[in-house]
Amino acid sequence: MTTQSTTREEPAVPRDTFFNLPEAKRQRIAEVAIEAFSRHPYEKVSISQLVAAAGIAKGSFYQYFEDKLDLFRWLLFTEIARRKMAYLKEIPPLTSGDFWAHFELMLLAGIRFALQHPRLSRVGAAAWRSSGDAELNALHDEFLDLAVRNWHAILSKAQQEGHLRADVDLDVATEFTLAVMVQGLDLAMRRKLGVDLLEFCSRPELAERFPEREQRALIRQNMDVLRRGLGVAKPPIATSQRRVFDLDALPEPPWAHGREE
Amino acid sequence: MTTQSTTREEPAVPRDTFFNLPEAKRQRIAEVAIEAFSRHPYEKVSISQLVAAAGIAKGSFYQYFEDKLDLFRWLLFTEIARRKMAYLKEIPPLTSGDFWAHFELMLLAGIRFALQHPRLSRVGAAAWRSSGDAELNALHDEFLDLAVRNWHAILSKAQQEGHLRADVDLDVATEFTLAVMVQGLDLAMRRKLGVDLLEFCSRPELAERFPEREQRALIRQNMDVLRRGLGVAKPPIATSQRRVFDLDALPEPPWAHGREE
DNA sequence: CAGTGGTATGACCACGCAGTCATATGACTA
DNA sequence: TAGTCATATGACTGCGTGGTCATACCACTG
Repeated sequence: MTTQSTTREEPAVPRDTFFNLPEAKRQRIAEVAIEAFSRHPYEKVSISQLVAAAGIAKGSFYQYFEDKLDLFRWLLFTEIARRKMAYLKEIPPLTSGDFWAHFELMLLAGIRFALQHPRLSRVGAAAWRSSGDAELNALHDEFLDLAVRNWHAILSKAQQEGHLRADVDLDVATEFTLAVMVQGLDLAMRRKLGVDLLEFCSRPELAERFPEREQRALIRQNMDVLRRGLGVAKPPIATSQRRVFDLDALPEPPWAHGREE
Repeated sequence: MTTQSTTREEPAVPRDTFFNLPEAKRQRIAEVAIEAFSRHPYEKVSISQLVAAAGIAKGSFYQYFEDKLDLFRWLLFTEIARRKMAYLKEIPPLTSGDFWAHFELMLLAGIRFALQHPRLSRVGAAAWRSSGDAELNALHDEFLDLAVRNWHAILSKAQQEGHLRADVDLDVATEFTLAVMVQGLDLAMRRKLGVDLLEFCSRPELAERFPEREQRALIRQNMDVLRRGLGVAKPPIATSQRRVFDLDALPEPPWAHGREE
């Protein structure tokens, strides 16, 4: 009830005691939490089970975090977002060339991240889907608005630079593409892997059923539709020219050895 | 535990005792359940509260239903799907004319249904989003597969009849359009109404913020993108010709007086 | 050595839950 | 009237939960 985290109120809400913890212990808690939230939906993760798995006392948990949402928010925005951003930042920014090819690249990297880090992705997925707990939903709203605003800005720039038809409404285009990225690819993963994400996360060997060649084909097909639907009508760029940057040049981040840390 | 519903095993799983109930009582239970499931996510709906609200004894509930999922499945597939189907069936089938205009019409009717029956829609939304309970997720999978198969069939026919580009993969097209219908419109509703669906359901007066004129514009814009992206390249049909059937001719189903029954 | 303050602990509490079951009800039959 | 049977009831059990708090611990200071 009583908030006594005096310093660092803004970005990460866990109490100072948590950040004073030895690195190993903090990491163990994070690991257990990621495992829990990737295996069960937010509502079903119980603090009692969590502290038991982490090997800390119930009371200690409440000395580190306000409550479950506090832990989850930290996990989501600090731990997971940080790692994914680090991953995606390896993609060089779009300077010249085809906006849509760059888009394609980002999506491919996103899929690659999801397949290499299914647990992180699963936890992150909770931020995309509205669900259950009212307070969690506030976090979801916050997250969604952020995603929409960011993507809107990117598309706005693309439109100004002539990559996007001038006669499409930017809001509509934003929602349209976001939907394809989030829901469309989810459905495709479902079709390719035959299971939903949660199931997939506990059986990462399934990833081999979705080789990168097929990922590329899938993305390409979706992008072609988007390009025709949203892009300006100009002669399609030859495939050889389209690949501005080869994804295979993207180095594995240090924390990603094999499949998941 | 023990399943003793001997007859009617297939479509509706509630026990015979439930169907032997006087119509009024059964309706009251359905009403209370719809209210509950529209206001709270599946996991948060407790049988204890439900029976209290319905004015029946806890034991009676278990004489009617196997468990919460049993009730929910009946609600979803029998009550809600039936009502929505009845609503959409008023749209004449596509005989001739533009496939995309017909698609547009269906979407518009879908939005109209959602705005007129927010509670039903909210309950139905639970079937679209995977969430929480493992058994509920099985139902979700079932529902999603059904939707995908149905829509795939529709698009397949459209492709054969030349409404769809021959070079788009039907699976991709299915996922693409479904994503736009489900997620894209959800994001748009969010933008238009400023709240998520759950919040919206408890404040139906918000519907006035989203007049039908804007609905039409929104659908039209999304359809234009789809048409360009997926449709065959032929000269756009004049707007006057496009409207094969006027949605305003769609009669209100008897159970829909004003906003919700 | 004693004292101090931040941290760790887990027994403990009150709660709401799903599901049970002995008993009550009441309509219908013989 | 007595008997039968489908249905109605709600007190009850057992459980896991979120959260608390008195106590224990321990590194450090004086």
